[in-house]
Amino acid sequence: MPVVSNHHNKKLTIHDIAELAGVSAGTVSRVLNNQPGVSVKTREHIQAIIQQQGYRASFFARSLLARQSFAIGLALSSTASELFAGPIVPELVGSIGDALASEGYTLTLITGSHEQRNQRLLREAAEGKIDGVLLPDIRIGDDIIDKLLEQEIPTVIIGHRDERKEVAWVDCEHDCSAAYLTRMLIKQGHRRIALVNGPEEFYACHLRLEGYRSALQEEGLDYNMDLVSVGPFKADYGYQTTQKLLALPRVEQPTAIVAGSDIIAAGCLGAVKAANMQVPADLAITGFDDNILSTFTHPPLTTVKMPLEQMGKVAVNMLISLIKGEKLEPTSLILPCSIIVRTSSGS
Amino acid sequence: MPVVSNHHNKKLTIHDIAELAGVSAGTVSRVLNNQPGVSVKTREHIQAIIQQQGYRASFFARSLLARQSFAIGLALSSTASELFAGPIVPELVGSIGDALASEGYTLTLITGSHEQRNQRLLREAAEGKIDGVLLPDIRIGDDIIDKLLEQEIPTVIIGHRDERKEVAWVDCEHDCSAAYLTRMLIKQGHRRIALVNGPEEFYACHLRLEGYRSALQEEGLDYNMDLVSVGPFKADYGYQTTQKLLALPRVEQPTAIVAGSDIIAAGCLGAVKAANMQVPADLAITGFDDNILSTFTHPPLTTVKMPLEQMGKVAVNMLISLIKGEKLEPTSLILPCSIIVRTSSGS
DNA sequence: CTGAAAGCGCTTACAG
DNA sequence: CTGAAAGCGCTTACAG
Repeated sequence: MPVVSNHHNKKLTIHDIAELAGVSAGTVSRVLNNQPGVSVKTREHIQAIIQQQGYRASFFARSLLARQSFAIGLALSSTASELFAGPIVPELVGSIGDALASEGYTLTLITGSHEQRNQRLLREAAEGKIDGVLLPDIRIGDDIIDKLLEQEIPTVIIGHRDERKEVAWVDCEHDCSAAYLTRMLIKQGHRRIALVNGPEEFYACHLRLEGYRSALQEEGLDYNMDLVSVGPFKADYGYQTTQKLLALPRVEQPTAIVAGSDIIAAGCLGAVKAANMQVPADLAITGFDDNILSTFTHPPLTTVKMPLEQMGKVAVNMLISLIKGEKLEPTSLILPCSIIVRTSSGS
Repeated sequence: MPVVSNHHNKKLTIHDIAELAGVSAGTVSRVLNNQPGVSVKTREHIQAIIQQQGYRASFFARSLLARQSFAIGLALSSTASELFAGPIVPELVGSIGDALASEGYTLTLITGSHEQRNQRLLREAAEGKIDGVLLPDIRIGDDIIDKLLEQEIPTVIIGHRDERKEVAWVDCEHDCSAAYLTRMLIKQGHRRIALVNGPEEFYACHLRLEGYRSALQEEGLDYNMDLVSVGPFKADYGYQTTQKLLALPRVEQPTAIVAGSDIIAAGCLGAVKAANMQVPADLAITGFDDNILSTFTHPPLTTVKMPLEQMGKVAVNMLISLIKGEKLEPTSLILPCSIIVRTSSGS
């Protein structure tokens, strides 16, 4: 017969409470879970003891029975901090954290290189450590989605789109926003507008290109490949690309630039200044992201603010529905961005 | 006799594997944990089946026995995203996530208002969901530290200091950095240097004030309270404070400003520009944080880069030692910052 | 080298 | 209304 003696240990168990209250563990459990079938007197007595002892039921023991972790994984490849330089990740994570907490879920951050991150994600899901996955950092061709789908792990993608009906995602109007900016510039009289776009591996950049093209077409302007470039979300790239554009023969030079991000736009700004030209008089520039720096550049950047907070909330709601086994309808959502007009775009 | 039939269910258990392999669960467990006492042949047979079935031991069942979660909580009050506007949180979280992952630990993000965050932290610890806590967001007088101490939950503070020997923390040289900047300005000939400091509730800001004062004293300059102010990490505050400073009688006006952050410094910059004065010719300015925006202001900001990545790593190592019950020696660490000299500070 | 059994800390039918 | 017992999916002495 094993000697049970928990009296001097720190971690209390339900049996310790039961013993202190002079009842069975089952009764304590019912009180713990606010279940009926316990007399008011017993309930209050047990509650007092729980309170006094500061007892909390072991999460793991509960999860073992519930077969749920009430945790969701947020995957971020370490290059994400670079990618999302600026307020994007903090804002998104904050919103997701709040939404999750209010539903009683916990946020597990899964970071690492692309490979590591995918491996960890799959493992944590297989071990039952996470009930679902949020993917705010997907690039075109990433096979993690297929693997997650295959294992039937509830997943919601943020800021990326997928053709398949069974893939849930929430994104914002990259295309409309880029089209809006382009159209705005055209209406101001610009005829040669360059697009200094972000990396090809982001769907968002494709959409921005699409928006740019559709605005040109709408307004009867030709699409000129020489005015479109693709590169990283870095100031250097913006700087160098702008230098190249300014080296074109006068008649081919753009009079406006739609940049793929505020950081890129800040680089463009620097190149214009270095060429002793003025923004927006000689070259109008727009950014993307509403990065904190966009208010501090000279001139301040006209830019696009994505509805990050809302995207986070919506993604969480979708994911929790999925986890609960509810049918998602619709399986995807596109939210509007805000255009923030400052002086860099001229008037 | 209960009918055990897991054949058509998704989640495999160790018993399913045992049955498939024609062995007992104990033997499968030994293989799973790379324990000796299993013949090579049996081991390989079982491994093949585990592989083929894609079986993973339930994390919760294991944790229940191990009495460890292998997760640590990172507490962030939602105002943190505001506070750490810029690269601080992402960089710190990235570094912490990587360090943790390489030790086999998982990162749980605990967000919410100050109250909520503290409550959640204590609860998750009491439930055994987290083995330790990382606090990168502590203000002076926060009682969460005492509560964590009381519950004997392993804790490491980042970017804040505590007098008590039993509290573990890692911070950087806020004082030395502020002193360095102040001294540098004095050596350039400045005699009236203002300190536009951050909020009082941050220990870091106290330290920066101390550094500023000690540099003045060292160089034989008087400390003038009228040149020192305290306020939020916001551009507006920098702007307005600078306006006030510029409204002082000519002989009392500062010729240099040490700002509490890059955002504040950017505001100062704006006010100087609005007064039709030049930086650094009329007023030299320094920032703090090496925020991305510091390269894009005009002129670019001289600033201080904190060793965030290293701080994150060190904090993780300390915490894991604490969790393992090792004696921490020393219990605190102060790492050096880098001074990044750009043009805003003059020469 | 292998298996049967007890136990981790809970919850939940099932009796009474 | 309450308790005894079985079970969640593992691990770990203890036998053999």
